[in-house]
Parts: sequence; C-alpha cells; structure tokens
Amino acid sequence: MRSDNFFQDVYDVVRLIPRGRVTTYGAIAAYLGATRSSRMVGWAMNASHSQHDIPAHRVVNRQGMLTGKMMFAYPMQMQELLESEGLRVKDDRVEGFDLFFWDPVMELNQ
DNA sequence: TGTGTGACGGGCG
DNA sequence: TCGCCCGCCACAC
Repeated sequence: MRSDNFFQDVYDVVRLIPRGRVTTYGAIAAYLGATRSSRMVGWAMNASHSQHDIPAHRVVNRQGMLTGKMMFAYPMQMQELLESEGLRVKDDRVEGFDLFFWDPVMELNQ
C-alpha cells in the first residue's frame, strides 16, 4: 500500500502496529524501501502531531529508547501510554524491547 | 533558490 | 565497546 507520499506511508505502517508492541524508525524505513532514511521516519513522526490517530508512542529507536518523548504533550505521556498497554519502561527504555519488537518487514509484506 | 536541521542507523577506526 | 562521521531527504526560513 505504498503511496506517493513518504509521510503517509510512514503513518500507514505506524497505524498497523499492534497494541502493546513497538517498532523502530529503521524498521519502518526498511519496510518502505528506504533503509538509510530512518531520519525521515523520525521527521515524519515529528509532523504527526496534528494527527491524533497515530500511535507514535509505539515507535522508538533501535535500542528501545523513548527518544521522542519530548515531542508529546508532556514528556511522561509517551511512557504512560506504553505502560497503559502493558509495557514497562525504565530509564526511558522499553524493558524486554526485543520481545515486543514488531518488525513490519516480517509481519507485513507477506 | 540555497542552506540548515532532525523522534536515526550503520560503518569504521 | 565507544565515539565520530556520513548518508538521506522533506521541510522551514
């Protein structure tokens, strides 16, 4: 479901992330065929402010860190949203990140 | 029209 | 293992 809009593609993928699961900027970029454009995924998320149907809190960096929490209404919101889905966050990092990692390249595209 | 910048990631020394 | 550098590209000024 690739569109001609990179941002829209990013949003489409993010919306598919299951509740209680997380993915990374790089994974999304790779799924969109732009492995080296992970920065653009972050940029797209930054622009997702206006959209309220984007679970941006489920997107973290490859270390499972909540690097984008400062962009939320208030910093702790990102952690609170993740915890409300059953995840645990410690020192701005998702505990057991590997276990909850949702890879669009593996889960979709089949 | 040109330039700087950014919720990143991978490669290299 | 750690730090630095570079690619990448849409967008704001």
